[in-house]
Amino acid sequence: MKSPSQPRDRGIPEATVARLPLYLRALHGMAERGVATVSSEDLAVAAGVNSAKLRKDLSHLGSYGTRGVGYDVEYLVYQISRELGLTQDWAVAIVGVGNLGRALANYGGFVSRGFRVAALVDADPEVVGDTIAGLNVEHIDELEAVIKRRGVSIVVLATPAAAAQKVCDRVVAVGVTSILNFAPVVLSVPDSVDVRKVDLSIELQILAFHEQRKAGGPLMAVDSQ
Amino acid sequence: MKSPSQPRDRGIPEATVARLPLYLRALHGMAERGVATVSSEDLAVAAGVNSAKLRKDLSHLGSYGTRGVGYDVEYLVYQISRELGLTQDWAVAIVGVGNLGRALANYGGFVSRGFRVAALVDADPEVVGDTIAGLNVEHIDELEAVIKRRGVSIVVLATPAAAAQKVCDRVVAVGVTSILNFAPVVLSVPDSVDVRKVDLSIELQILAFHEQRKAGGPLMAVDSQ
DNA sequence: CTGACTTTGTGCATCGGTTCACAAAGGGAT
DNA sequence: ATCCCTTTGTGAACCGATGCACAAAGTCAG
Repeated sequence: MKSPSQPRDRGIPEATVARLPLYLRALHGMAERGVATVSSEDLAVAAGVNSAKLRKDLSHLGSYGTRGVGYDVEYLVYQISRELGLTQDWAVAIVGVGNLGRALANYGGFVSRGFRVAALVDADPEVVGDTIAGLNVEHIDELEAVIKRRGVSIVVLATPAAAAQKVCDRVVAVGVTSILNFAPVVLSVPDSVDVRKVDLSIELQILAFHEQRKAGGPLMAVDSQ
Repeated sequence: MKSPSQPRDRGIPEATVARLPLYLRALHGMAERGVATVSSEDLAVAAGVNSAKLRKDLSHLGSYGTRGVGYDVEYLVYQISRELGLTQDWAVAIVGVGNLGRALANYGGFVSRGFRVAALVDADPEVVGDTIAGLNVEHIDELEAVIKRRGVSIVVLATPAAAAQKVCDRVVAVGVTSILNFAPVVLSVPDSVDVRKVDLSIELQILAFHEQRKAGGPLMAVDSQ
């Protein structure tokens, strides 16, 4: 009828991809606590989503559940890890070793799952040569060489805003196609390159918007003229 | 038919709210460069969005453009700032002064627009009493007192995962309703509380997913049958 | 004052994502 | 082996967001 374990759509919705790491984290926690099997309902609660959504998400990977029972935790961890590409090892370079870059270099959460900080790069002669998180900080002139030598495939940009686009262009030129950008600028890149953006200030502004509504909402409707 | 400057929907789509800070940043750049007026097309390019989307977003705030001309930069900055609640000053507390908390405390982008880091709190006696970014680090036991005394309305959680929920419960209990969470856990809060989540590890995992597709994509499509 | 030109604001079709609700599938008890 | 109970996987309705395309509204030149 149908092949048992290979419905591989190869077209997983973006929204689903964004939630898989969430499920994975919840599953890791369960595995550590010795849970062998979990229902969509329980896993959904642990991940903070609706259970129907969870089932639909997982169904995009294949039919890995057992009706009447649930999902095997170990097996699901493996399948999601594989789908996300975490069964291989990713070399990450962090460019910009200011406060944020330093924090990222020391952040345990990176290393924990398939990611390895393989290089630190900065332009400031003051920090070049320093050892941070066990890594030597290299000079920005060496950027291309370092990326090639270490097999870096993901670059984290933690530079000042003014420098980000230039660094971005250079890493794209040597073939990097995945960038995590912390600099508050809109990077322009070819379509083939993925950029994900994390902007702390934007998150705060969104919170402020809602906070304002809660606080003075109905009162403040004082439109001047 | 319609009042000239009060289409205030008081129901701005979430997706729009998330983009307003982006427009605001682009507009600030333009204002600095002395640009007086900007078309939706130009602003859209600067913000990296579609111009129709930009116009629809702005139309939710009111009719602030002039047909045939565009938008007045200064005026639009003011309107967006007001809508986002940035015309007032927000006191932010950072709980957890590890690598990340420290980086956040020193991060200029916070202060730049209406946000003021008003308190740093940690549990580690080693760092309590230290001065970071000009602020004294206070003990976690003082959490509630500090929040009240300093009028904190937004809390940034940069604690270890294990401590996040407990701290969260405490700040919610003293009336905080806006939380920016960096800890890799799903916080459980009442509906009235807004939580935004930033998870660096999740961003990397999403990148890895796409990177894997690009790399082995066409090859790995070994769908049976 | 008129007419050509520019740019906004929005109706409408479309799309992706969410949620409900249920039939199909499997386990376990008797 | 049969029946009941649990839980998955998914069809279908719904909902919000996106983007096209254009009429309405305004500017500016002559």
